[in-house]
Amino acid sequence: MRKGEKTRERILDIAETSVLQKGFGATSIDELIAEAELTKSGFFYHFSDKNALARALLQRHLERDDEILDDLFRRARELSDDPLHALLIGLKLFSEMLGKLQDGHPGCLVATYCYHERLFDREINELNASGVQNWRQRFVDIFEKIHEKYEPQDEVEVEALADMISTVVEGGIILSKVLKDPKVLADQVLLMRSYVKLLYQPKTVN
Amino acid sequence: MRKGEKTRERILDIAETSVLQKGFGATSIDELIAEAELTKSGFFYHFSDKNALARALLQRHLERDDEILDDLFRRARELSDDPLHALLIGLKLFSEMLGKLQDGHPGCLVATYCYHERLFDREINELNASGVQNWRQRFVDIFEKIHEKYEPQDEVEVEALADMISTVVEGGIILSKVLKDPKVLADQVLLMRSYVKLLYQPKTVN
DNA sequence: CAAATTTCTGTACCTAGAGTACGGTTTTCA
DNA sequence: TGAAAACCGTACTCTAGGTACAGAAATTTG
Repeated sequence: MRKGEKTRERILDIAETSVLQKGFGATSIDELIAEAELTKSGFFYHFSDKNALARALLQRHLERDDEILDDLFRRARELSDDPLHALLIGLKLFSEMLGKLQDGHPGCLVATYCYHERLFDREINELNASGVQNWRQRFVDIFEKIHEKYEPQDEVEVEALADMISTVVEGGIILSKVLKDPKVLADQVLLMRSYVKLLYQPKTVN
Repeated sequence: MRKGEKTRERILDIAETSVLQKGFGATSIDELIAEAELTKSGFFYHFSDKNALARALLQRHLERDDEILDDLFRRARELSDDPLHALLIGLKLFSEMLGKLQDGHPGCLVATYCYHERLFDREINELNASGVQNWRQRFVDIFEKIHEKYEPQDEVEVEALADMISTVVEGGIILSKVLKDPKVLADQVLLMRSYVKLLYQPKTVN
């Protein structure tokens, strides 16, 4: 039972890299099993078909992503009781983490899958949407706590504000990947942070 | 010479839709020629191979995109001589345009191609990067003019600021597509606009 | 209108990869 | 040690990318 898990993870690792670099349609099973040193029968023992692989890939990706964000913003809350300051610290930590990635961010499966929607069944597309809604809820919770203490300098919906973090990360990953410059992504998160700062900063005398 | 162009455009139209919905690897030539009512020989008369199709697709996409942005911000400049106000108007127009798209934004080839990099030759990847740098230059020009008249409320690099527009659009497209909600993209552009507003707003008494 | 050019069609063929089926073998673990 | 888990080998089907080439039909141009 344990060895099977190991092989399964190895396949998923190789598949994730390939999918992020070539797209799902161009990721061949033959190539995966060659790199995983496995036979085709071995592959189909773990995944009934390519769709099952896609589902497992996304599930694992969303779980890991959740863990990273949990950990990050938990650490941020430990550094400040104030919800606004905690978010600002969290975004700073996030930016630093992204900037430190050698070879840049490998990419996000949610983004790839959204550009493959006609390839997957409804279940996978719904899983993908639930991932985005999960991000939204996470940040809505944070912004609602901030709104209890601070008044925004502009009319904004909390949901749009929450989505902006996901937006900036997804968009930043794309720009960083295309330009082959990890700094772009880190800078974009800092700009998002700058917006949050200005938005909740009390008006001051010039 | 004119009929060939028409067929070529028809192929590109069908291919673009397919690539944005299923990815490049899963877009089959057989399917394209079936929908375009053409034979395989006819396809290869226009494109030497799939890579040539990819290149033509991206070229056309970038040209069209450029025209749309040229037109949009030209109209915005006609409505205000002030560079800041012109940008704010342009972003408003942009948001409205994106919100009006029935069925939502079809997607951006730059984003898709970035998640297919290993599939394409260097030329295509460089073309993709030049597209992003083109956007950067466009908005850097705008922000530099703004900086001549206004002082930002936070330390920001013009390049990062310029990139933020592309970032928000690319990220917004993804969230909108995944959630099947065109409003998300329009709202994200408005939030970007809100940031620009706050960033250059002179400090006022509370 | 006729010639030249462009724009395709038809056929035949090669190769790789997705996926199925299934019997057998080895490895792992309780 | 024995059952279950984790594979291997083989053989086959089908779809798709891509090549090659001969020629037909449509279109444009002189």
